[in-house]
Amino acid sequence: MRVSTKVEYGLIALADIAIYSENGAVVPASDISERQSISQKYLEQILVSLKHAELIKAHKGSGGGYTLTRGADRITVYEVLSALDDSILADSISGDVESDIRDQVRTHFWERVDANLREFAGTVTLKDFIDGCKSKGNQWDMYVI
Amino acid sequence: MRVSTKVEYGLIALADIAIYSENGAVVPASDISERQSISQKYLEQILVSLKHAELIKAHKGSGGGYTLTRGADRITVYEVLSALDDSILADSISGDVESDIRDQVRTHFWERVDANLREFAGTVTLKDFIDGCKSKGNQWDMYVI
DNA sequence: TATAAACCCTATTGACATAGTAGGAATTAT
DNA sequence: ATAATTCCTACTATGTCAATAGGGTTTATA
Repeated sequence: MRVSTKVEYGLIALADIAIYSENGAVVPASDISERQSISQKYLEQILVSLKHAELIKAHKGSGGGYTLTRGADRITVYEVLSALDDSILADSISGDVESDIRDQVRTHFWERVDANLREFAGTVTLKDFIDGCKSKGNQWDMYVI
Repeated sequence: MRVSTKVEYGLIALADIAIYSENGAVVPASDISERQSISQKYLEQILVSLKHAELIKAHKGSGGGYTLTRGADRITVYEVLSALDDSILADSISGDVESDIRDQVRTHFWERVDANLREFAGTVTLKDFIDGCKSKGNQWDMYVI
């Protein structure tokens, strides 16, 4: 079991945007790419997905970039997972029911795993990460002008 | 995010062994393979892993097979995950700390995901699956002689 | 209007893990 | 002895993920 780097990069990018847009600025992908050492082209794809999920808003053209659509305390990890990761539930419908045990393990197990993940991930927000950074003694004012 | 078929097959195989050994019999891999439509050779590899994790006991030689080392109510999904799946925690140590946000997302996120998974999976046992099958109205006596 | 800066879309590649195949060695009941 | 079974190792094919690449579209600004 493994969570894709897409999700990790997505969380990092969102946190970056949250922090560097606190003063009302828009945050271009190139800045995130440099600061977080993520391939810019790859990052762009991820940002498009996050935009489709309406977690960020894109500002096109020169001087453009991204901003959050809501406060960081109202963006949950679950939403990020949904936007960037193929859900666990995707497969659970497919496949013939060949044996009762097989069916039971499938539905029973997946349903509970998904419900658990949903509940857990829904309680963690972007703000948790940001607060975590700040409490480590970093001063973002150094970077945010 | 996806759970490997190894884990699914492992759970199915364990449930199968639990049910078909209720009368004291040992359950050979070939039987499980046929009943559950799992490639026998692949299944054998999985069973070896489950044996190393001491969830099942192997009885070699003619007339041999597998039995559980404990009651189905004392084998948790977490143990099966540990035995068959590379843990989420495996990667969390590796990788340079390049930015504070990156580090925060990594540690904060992984730790909580793992703790949550551990807690959840530790509460689900093999017995839950088996009870689920039985309550669906199946009569295992039909098969267990 | 020209230009540059940015977002956006699609296709392709390389690396790697998973799922499965294969052959045979070791063990044991009958 | 023989047949049934577990156990060990190596190999292969397939698919997904991460990343690369190129170019199209939009927009602020001079």
